[in-house]
Amino acid sequence: MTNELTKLIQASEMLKAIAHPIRLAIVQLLENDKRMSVTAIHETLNIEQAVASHHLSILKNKGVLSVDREGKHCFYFLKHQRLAEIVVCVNKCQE
Amino acid sequence: MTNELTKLIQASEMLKAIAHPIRLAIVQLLENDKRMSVTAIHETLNIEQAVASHHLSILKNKGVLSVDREGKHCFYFLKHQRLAEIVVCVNKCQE
DNA sequence: TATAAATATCTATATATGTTAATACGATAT
DNA sequence: ATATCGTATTAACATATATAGATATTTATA
Repeated sequence: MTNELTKLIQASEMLKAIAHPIRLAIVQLLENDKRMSVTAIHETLNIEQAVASHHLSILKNKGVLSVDREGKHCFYFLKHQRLAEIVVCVNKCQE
Repeated sequence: MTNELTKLIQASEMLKAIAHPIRLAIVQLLENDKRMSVTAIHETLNIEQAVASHHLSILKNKGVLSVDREGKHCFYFLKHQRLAEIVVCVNKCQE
């Protein structure tokens, strides 16, 4: 497998992680260096706790988010602030 | 269904369209206002014609690409140049 | 009109992803 | 220690997507 192909696959994996309504909403929520707990996210977005946790773990595994645990709480945040730009960009492209 | 949710779904559909190695490669190929025929694309990327055509139609249907037919040839191009920025952005985010 | 070139579509199979609900785990406080 | 809160995992099922090969459609030209 060529290097170029590997890069394409990795990039598409990351995009695929973001390409979901709930996960897109999560990324938007975490713009500007915000950090939020699972509870805060599931309450803000009005989704089940298990659903939030599930999508957060997908975003974490695909390198979109990172976590810090503080006691009972897990605070998620964007690994690369730049990723929020993707959301802005794709929003501008909707006619 | 709320307006916000509809926007999220549309945005994620567009991202999902791009989130595939071959389709990402196609978008990269069409940066800077380039226009390419199906044949040129499948030869450049070393993929079957049917595969190229298939992915091009996905990108067209999801609003990523447009087509102009000129005689026998169909020339595809980015509907929003801005979309190429997404590729640049996601590439920069790979550690 | 017959043929070739360019592109699109279809079918079938495999694989991946999403959804929901239930349950388990880990940390804290009582 | 046990009850509770916050979070993660699992299982079961439905749906969507990818892949490959064969074939159809459209257009141009001999």
